[in-house]
Amino acid sequence: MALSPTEQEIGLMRQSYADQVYNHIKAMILSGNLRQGDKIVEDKIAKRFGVSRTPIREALTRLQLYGLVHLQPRSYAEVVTIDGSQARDIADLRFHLERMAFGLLVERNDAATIEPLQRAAADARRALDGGDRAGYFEHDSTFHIAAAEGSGNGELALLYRRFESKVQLLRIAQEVPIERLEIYAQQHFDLIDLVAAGRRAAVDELLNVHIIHDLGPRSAVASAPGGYRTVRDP
Amino acid sequence: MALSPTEQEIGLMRQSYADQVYNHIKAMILSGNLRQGDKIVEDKIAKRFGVSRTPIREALTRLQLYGLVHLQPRSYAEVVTIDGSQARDIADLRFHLERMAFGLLVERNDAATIEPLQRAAADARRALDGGDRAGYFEHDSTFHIAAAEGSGNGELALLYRRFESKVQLLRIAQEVPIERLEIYAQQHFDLIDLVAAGRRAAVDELLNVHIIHDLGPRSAVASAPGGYRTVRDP
DNA sequence: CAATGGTACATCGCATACTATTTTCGAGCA
DNA sequence: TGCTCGAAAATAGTATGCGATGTACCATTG
Repeated sequence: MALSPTEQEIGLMRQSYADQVYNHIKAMILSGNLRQGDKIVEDKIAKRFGVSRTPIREALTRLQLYGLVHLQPRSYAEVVTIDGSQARDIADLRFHLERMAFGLLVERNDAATIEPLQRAAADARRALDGGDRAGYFEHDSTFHIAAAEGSGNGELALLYRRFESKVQLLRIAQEVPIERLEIYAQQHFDLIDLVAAGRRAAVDELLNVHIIHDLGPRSAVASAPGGYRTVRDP
Repeated sequence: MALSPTEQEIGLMRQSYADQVYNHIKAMILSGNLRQGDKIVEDKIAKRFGVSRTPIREALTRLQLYGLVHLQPRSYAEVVTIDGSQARDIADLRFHLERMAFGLLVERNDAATIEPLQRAAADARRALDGGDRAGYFEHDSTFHIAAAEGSGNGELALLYRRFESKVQLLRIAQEVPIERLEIYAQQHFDLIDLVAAGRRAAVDELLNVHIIHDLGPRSAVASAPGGYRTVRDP
């Protein structure tokens, strides 16, 4: 893995090889560099990174538990493939997790807590304007993770972080058209506004739209009076 | 790890050592055989099981990702400790996951789907009557996992399965008095009845009581008219 | 030509050994 | 007595090798 001399010299906490490999493979999957169903062979990766198979195996074990690769015992590993049914399940589950997170955000009603959301939403907006699709996805992730973190429930944040990698995988597989991303980017700001306004029912409704979108809703939230309809009119 | 001769002879798919060790350590933690904060040393376990450290490390990696042990890099591992704040977070998160699961169960309204719940509830009841506390916990787990499985959302089932081990850990740490377990056991049947009756709001309310109980509610469900009050009166 | 069987190859599971880091603990010192 | 320092022990991280198991492909047969 060829540590840079500086890294070795200053002896700064270097990540373990397993960590580095884990991050690298994860990035390859989530950037589309490794596609769904692609074969992953320990030995190949080990040689590619210049390390032994041991840290590779650990990284793959973790990737499996995060739902990004499928380990076939005694055989090789593959990047997981997500079919339509799973896609709906993931979206549905994600909706419920985020509803919990945003519900807690509304309860807290703390400006400092939603500040990271604002930054992420703005970053996403900028990335999209610059035509940086990958950048948009990254900030989109950051936005929703920030919501989970800001909920004040550490376990939710933990769970969501793990789950989120699968959501990212789904995102790149879906090849959402750019016009829809524009809508998403705007909805992030709308969500923030609704949270700040304490309009919980409206937040739920918008979340449903934002997450389930065109996958065919399963857990539609009943439209409440005063729900989400137009933006920025508290 | 001393496979029994039969296992070797018939050559039936034996679990990997890592699997066996994983299951064993998990059982030790969830049975209270290993307590919160207990030190876990790879070499010790390896010798105890008569295998090398390699499969042990894999098992520990998995246990970490399931939230049961804390791996300190370069140092030793510990069984995780859950403080009061985390306990509330876990209960709160669990409530939301189960609300989703039971909501889907109500929607499906399928007798065959809730049959496993019924069995688990009955088993739990029996275990409790026999004074088998550990047995009760196991069937309690089975009940709630069956709900997640029966929801029809595979991703929810997956996520819940993982999360559930932490719930179990919490349960044994809490040392809930037996009288309360009696109440829980009854509530399982009540939940089934309410699901069968399609009384979604009442299910939510009972779930809140069942899960959050005396941890100090954070996400109380607003009492709806016709909510959960008395049992078995649809 | 399809199905079956077998053989070579690919790949993983685990053991062993070595290295790097952290922890422990006691000796010396203020 | 309490503290600092340092050496020894404890422990995890990684490399390497071998055996076991799965996979792919080709020959043989019906």
